[in-house]
Amino acid sequence: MNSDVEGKDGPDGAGDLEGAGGRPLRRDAELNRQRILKAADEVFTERGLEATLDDVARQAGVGVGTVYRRFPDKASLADALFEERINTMAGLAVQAQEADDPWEGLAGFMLTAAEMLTSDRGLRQILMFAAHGHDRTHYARERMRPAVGKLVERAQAAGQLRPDLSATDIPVMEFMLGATAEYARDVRPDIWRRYLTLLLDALRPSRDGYTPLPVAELSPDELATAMRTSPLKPSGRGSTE
Amino acid sequence: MNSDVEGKDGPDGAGDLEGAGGRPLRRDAELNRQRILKAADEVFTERGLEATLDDVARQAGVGVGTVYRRFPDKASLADALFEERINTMAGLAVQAQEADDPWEGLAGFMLTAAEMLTSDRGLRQILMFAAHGHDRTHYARERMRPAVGKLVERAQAAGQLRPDLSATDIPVMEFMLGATAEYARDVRPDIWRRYLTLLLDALRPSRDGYTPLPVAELSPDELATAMRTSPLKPSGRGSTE
Amino acid sequence: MNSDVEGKDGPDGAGDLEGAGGRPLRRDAELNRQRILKAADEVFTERGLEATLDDVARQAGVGVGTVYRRFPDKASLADALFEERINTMAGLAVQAQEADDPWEGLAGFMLTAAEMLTSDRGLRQILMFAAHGHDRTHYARERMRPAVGKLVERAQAAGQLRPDLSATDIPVMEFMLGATAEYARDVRPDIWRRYLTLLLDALRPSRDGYTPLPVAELSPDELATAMRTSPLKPSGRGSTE
Amino acid sequence: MNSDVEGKDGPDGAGDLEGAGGRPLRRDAELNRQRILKAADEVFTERGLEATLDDVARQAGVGVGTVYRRFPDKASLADALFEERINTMAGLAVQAQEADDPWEGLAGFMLTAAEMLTSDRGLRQILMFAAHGHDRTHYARERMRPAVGKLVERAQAAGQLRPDLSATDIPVMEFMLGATAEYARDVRPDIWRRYLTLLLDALRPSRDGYTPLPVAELSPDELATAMRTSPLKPSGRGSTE
DNA sequence: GATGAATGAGTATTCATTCAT
DNA sequence: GATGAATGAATACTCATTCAT
Repeated sequence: MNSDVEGKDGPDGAGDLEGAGGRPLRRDAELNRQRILKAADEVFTERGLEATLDDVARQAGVGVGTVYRRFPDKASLADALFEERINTMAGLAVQAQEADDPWEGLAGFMLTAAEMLTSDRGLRQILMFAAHGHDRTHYARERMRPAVGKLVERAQAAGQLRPDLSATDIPVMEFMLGATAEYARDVRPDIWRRYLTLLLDALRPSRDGYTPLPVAELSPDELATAMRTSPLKPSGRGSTE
Repeated sequence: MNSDVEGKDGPDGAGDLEGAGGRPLRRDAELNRQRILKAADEVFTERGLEATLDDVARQAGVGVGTVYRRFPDKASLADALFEERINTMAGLAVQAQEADDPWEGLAGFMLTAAEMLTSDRGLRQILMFAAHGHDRTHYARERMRPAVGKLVERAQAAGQLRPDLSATDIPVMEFMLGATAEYARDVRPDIWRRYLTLLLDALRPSRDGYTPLPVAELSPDELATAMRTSPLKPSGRGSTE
Repeated sequence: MNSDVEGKDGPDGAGDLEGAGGRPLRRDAELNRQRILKAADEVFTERGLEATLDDVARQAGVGVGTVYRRFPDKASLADALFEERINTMAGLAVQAQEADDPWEGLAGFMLTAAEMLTSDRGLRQILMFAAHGHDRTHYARERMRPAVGKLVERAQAAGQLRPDLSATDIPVMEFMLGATAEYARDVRPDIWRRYLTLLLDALRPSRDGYTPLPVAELSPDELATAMRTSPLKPSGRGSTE
Repeated sequence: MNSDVEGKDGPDGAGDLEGAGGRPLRRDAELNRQRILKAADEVFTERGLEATLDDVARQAGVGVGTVYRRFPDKASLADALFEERINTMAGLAVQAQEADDPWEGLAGFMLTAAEMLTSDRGLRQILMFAAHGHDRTHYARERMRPAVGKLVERAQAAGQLRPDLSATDIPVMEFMLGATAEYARDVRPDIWRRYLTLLLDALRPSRDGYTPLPVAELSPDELATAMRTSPLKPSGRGSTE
């Protein structure tokens, strides 16, 4: 599940943490970081974001203090997880470009991404709630964008995708599916597939023409800022607000 | 926004006093009830369901105890609000049946319903989170269902709607739009219109045929049970879980 | 009063540090634990179990959170106190076995136990109200039982105690004395001595024979379960019941 | 159960309320008073003193306000109930004087009184907790005392009762039984019978002589003041304290 | 007189975050 | 660096008592 994490660091294999000052984080420190991310993944996946950082720490086999040393606060941890997944998704988008059929590439990506998204409660909640706009997610988003953009353009060029669709529409639709999955999680966890199919039908080019889309797509920036208020601080425990 | 409140009293149009003796006392109590609902509406709309009942009480200008006298707990207050809106929506669905063009009836309803839904943060969150299955919402849901069912059937009979669509798909799609609106509330509160258009395109009958929908629609019961765990108690203060 | 606290750590006499590695950290934590127990003792003794955990915390000079870190809830704190005392009592019962005269052993134990019980309002209330059956008290009770049993048997074997008396009658009688002390605490805190004497007279074997006791004694299990509903939650704040 | 209430008013059949100013409480007012007492009896018997005054009012079929018009606060209501029972008990004590055998008279009274006491959770709790020293209970206590005194003296004169027993010991022993019944209510509600038997054995005169009772009996005044702090205000809701 | 609506201080408990060891 | 003990503000909900109608 985290297999793509390593790959994201890019050229320098030393890890992207503290790229500035130098010290690339001691071996065991980085190990702890991974341990925590893995634990957070497991705990959040099972119980959602409501899970306590103490729980995460326990699962990771470290003290809470250690978690705080690596991640300034709970939201940052969620963000880091989010970043990881976006990276994975970005990878999927890149891979999808290799599909022979452009439409299959796009549709396949949307399906795989949705499967990933909907199978992880924590991720769904992060998507739906978590505070973003943090710097750390920026890089990941930036990597995602062009890959998806290419999938879209390619399909449009091939006449397989309605031309008024924009690259930023894709993540929004993924979000819609994630929300639906969260909504129906106890009754019909897979009902989102129904709506993915529906949406894909809507994306098809049509001899009948298209209803003009009434508002412009989200700009990449807008997409990035879409969520601001985090339910991670619903009770405002730490903040003076 | 609260125009349908009166209607909830049921069959007798006598208003909100107990039909029986008509004791004068009820007057101020009902007034307060309205005041509380209004306050809850305002507070939830602005700050979401995280808002405290103390906040609601303050906004309403009454003591917390009074809020609790009218609504056994926070969820019930949310439910009451929800019920009100569903009633309004049910009314819209009934009205929409009178449209000359079946498709216009359905599409118009979806638009109006979405406008209502997306203009009220509290409602959106209730939709997305609130615990249901409570008795009070049952009547409202029941009234909604057949009206929407008729809109769907009529449009399908007229060959204006893909035949594999089910009545329960409508509220789910509304939910998707609501979630999207919540998601983008600070950036582009109206972006949901883009996706409504997309979805409506997907609903059109097509010479090209339809991709078979991969999973069955939600049954009315499933739809009603869709949300079980309420994030109204996200911190689990009262429950031992 | 807390002299037996050390004893509760069980078999290993090493003291209160985790027997394993002996991490230095534990030190202050255990210190605080003692501080809290002492504070609880004082506060409960003075104001009874109605006292708030906030009060206990204040008296201990720690935050409420700390109290909750050590004791999951109010009942547990009461239990811990209770356990301590039962341990002490168990010790007394063991000691009493060494008395030369079996009757003196039993009577002496009953006196000492009652003195201990009646001198501490918190303990009296715990006895009278606190929820038990918790694991922590089990060990203590188990240790108490056989010691008292031996006192009883020995006195009966010596013909100094009416033969129809059972070991479980002892704690019940102690409870009666505790209740009486609580009852008369402000008027005549020592009036219980009068009734202890009376009861002891009733326990004496008699040439006149005994009135058959009309109902069977409590079984050890029944004794342990005697109190189920704890007035620790008299207002039912946390429980839905 | 309340059949003795009427009898207690003594010479003037008008009722003892407002004996001073005159107005003996309007017929319906007195009716309400009785209704409330009956309701309190039922509710407290079943659920104990924790029951709400709202519950009592509902059971009585009146508004809370009415309850407060008749009884200044919750404690007063409990007291009134207590008074009633003491009156009944006083009646029992009077009746018991007519027994042919003096011992039977006393023992029978103790049994009947205990049965009454232990069959009513509310009464037990009032006995164990309720605030007394209120004026209203004084008369009842005064009436009780001589009747019990006579039972005791008669039995002592007949050589059937240990001579060092005092009249005030009787209610204390009753209290002990009541406390025991409360203690074991869920396990063995009748276990108190065992200890009543034991106590009665202790009261018997003995050829062996008696252990001198170590402290003097409670004086009637002390008995009356025995309980001062009421758990009726454990949470101090209304009081500023 | 009666009603029941309103009040709000009070309680147990949780958990993000800090900091001494 | 790591640990986990300490902190305390914050929350939902209750109920004795008052008072306008």
